[in-house]
Amino acid sequence: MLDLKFIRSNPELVSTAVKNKNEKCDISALLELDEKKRKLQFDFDQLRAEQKKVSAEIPVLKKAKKDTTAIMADMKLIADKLKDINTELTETGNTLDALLMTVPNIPHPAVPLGGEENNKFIREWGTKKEFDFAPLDQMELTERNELLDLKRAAKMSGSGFVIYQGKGAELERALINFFLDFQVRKNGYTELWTPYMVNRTAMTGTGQLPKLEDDMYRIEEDDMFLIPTAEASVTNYYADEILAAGDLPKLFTAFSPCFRREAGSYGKDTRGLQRVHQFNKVEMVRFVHPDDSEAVLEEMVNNAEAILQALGLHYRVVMLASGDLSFASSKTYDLEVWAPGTGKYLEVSSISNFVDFQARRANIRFRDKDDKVKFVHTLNGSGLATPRSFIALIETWQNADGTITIPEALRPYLQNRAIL
RNA sequence: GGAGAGGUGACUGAGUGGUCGAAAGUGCGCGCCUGCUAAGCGUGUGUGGGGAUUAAACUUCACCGAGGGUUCGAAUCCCUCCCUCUCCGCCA
Repeated sequence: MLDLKFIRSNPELVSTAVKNKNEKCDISALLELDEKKRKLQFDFDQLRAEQKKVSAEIPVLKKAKKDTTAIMADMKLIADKLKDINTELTETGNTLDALLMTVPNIPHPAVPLGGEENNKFIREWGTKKEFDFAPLDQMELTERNELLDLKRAAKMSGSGFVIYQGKGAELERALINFFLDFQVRKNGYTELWTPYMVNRTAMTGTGQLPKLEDDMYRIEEDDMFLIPTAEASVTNYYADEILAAGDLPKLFTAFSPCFRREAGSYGKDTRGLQRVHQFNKVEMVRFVHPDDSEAVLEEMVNNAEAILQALGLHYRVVMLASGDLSFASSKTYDLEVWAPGTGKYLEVSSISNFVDFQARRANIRFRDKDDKVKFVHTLNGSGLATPRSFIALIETWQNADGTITIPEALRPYLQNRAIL
């Protein structure tokens, strides 16, 4: 969330940001509530101070054998009044908090305005692969090599679920292991295995809630959510903690399946592995000093790029426009990998700087060198998500006979085979 | 699921209705002493909100797992929930 004091002194700036992000929330209503709350708080404090003062005198008077019935009767009135004020104060505070939770993060000044069409091309690596035969797409390749069974997955779970089988399962497992090893051995992250279900507080901390409640799978009975990304469990690792000055930065990587209802996106790029309800992803998360987050974002993009390069996959880097940014992000780069059979660039990684937005919500702080307690900056990004990496890989490395060559980097994970 | 114990500051741990934001110890900061490290002595050391201020000093309120309640007054009593530990049961 944003700092209430910041909103107070920059209401126009915040309102503009809300609009640029295509979000809806009433900043002036929020500020009115804020003022109301402060007024109530002031009244409460005054009255409460008096109550405390008199209450402290009562035992003294009693000890001196003075009659306190009159004073106690007066105090009863004050106590009642305090209760009333407190009720209103609590209600106002709750409403204010709820409203504050719907205010999105402010896009970084470098972020282009507008929707997806205004995403900014940053750079690309490699070129679109040329074939001397007509390349097949993921559907044909997975079918020919019997890598997936979508029909049977649908039987038990519905559309949008996947069964990897045989060599497909091996490839999926190899990718996950390769990604994890890469993050740990080459990029310097510490590996975590975290819960795949988290509670409401955690989901609010990272900013999935309240906005994305309908996009997540919820376990009603326990009010838990299946994580749509490991970000939810990894970022909450330090929730409600104050880290020591020397603790930063912290770099974590975690594998997790990701569960997304994808409500409202039916029929949109849903072929095969393109958009599924459950997929595998290796996530990178960093907790850093506020001074470092801008540079670290670039580093993390490089971390993810290095993996695509190792797999010999052509990709481009784009910076998301304000309207395409997620609720909590201030700046996001997407990595889009080229899938030659499908003929499209597919998003395989989204890397974001949340600055202090998540840290405020999840209450993640550190003690700076000046001894002041401050919010850390959090960043995260996929490194990488498997389904589209899988598509790009098999489409890029396919052979004329329909087989798939395994890129060098991945061979140690597949018994050093050259062909899948 | 059943029975019991417990959740206090960075940590250990006291505190069962009144001046407790909270003893003591550890750790950490600063100073002194001691001419290595150590030990010793002194002193300081929570977070957040409001008010005031150029700023600090200042002042006030909240916070002892969370939320309610009783009371003039709650870390302390009552209720609900959450979490941890031990034992039993059940399932894998």
